[in-house]
Amino acid sequence: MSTVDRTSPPPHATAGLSIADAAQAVGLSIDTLRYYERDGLMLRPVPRSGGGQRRYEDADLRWVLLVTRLRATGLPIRDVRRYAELVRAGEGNEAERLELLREHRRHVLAQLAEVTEHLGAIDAKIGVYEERVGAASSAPPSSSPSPVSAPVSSPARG
Amino acid sequence: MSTVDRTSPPPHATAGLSIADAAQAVGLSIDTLRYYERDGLMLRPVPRSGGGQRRYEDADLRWVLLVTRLRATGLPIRDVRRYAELVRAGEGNEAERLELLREHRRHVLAQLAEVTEHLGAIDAKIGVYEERVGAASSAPPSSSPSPVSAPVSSPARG
DNA sequence: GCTTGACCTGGAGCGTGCTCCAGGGACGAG
DNA sequence: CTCGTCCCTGGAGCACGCTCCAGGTCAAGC
Repeated sequence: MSTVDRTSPPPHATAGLSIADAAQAVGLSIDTLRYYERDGLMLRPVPRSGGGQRRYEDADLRWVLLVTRLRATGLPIRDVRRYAELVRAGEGNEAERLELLREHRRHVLAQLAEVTEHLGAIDAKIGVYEERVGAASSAPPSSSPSPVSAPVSSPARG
Repeated sequence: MSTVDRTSPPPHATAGLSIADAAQAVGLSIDTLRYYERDGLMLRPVPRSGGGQRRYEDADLRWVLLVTRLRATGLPIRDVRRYAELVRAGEGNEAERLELLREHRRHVLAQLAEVTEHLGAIDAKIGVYEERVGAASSAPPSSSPSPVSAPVSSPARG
């Protein structure tokens, strides 16, 4: 990020964001942005200034944002790379891209369901402690988003 | 696991499960069970046979199941250990245990919300591809559990 | 033109959570 | 008692996803 705090990019024809500004914009570290590029996660080499410094353009930023969504939902780096390769390869492999995304979607949904179920059990435990402790110290009596009441066999006095 | 496939444990007074049977029962690997014990995640040293082999009893198995729930929802090993320490310390620190669980619950809920939001965006992308490809190859038109429609700025033609 | 802060590359390092291995003892059916 | 398994310990190794570093270049305000 340039030292001078320019909240908005230069008013004239913008040549793209520096890596620091891009990092700020997408919520990743500078190192991570470089790492993604090195590791083949980008759609194209990020454009450079005359002197070789990165200048992220809108398309690059939008792509990085998609990558962060995929990563944030647990898609491994290698699969993101695979997806990037497909997109890079151009039209004709849409079915393959679709299948990759659908597969990921299945995983995410399964993960959400599993976590929600476990959370239900943990909530039950919280309920027990709330009753045992008199304190309503913070937070209202717990209840999960979808309380998926699982058989909560109380675990060994814990 | 004993070689002889005994689907149910010996009918007589059971002295606890071997580590292989315990692993099977809780869905973890043998190595992971040993690792958990070494790393201080257990409530007590797992009971041993005369010759020093582990014999998991009900209390141990129930505790391991709680640990798996905490791990499956993303609680780091170090925090599970902290929780185990509290329980081991005995009565009097229930408020602290409660706070630990509540804190974890907050994290899990935040995580669920974030993942769900990102999934909404990914779903939108899937929708685009489904339209672009003629194929309804598998799965009905996508839609998330809570479709939390986030502003889906389409990312750089991907 | 100088200075100062930002950026570059290649490569090493690290935290997390297991997973594997060698060398040796325990168990139980026959 | 003897096999064939299973289990033990201590410690090394590994996959993943960054994160940090050194040594050097670039950029822009004065």
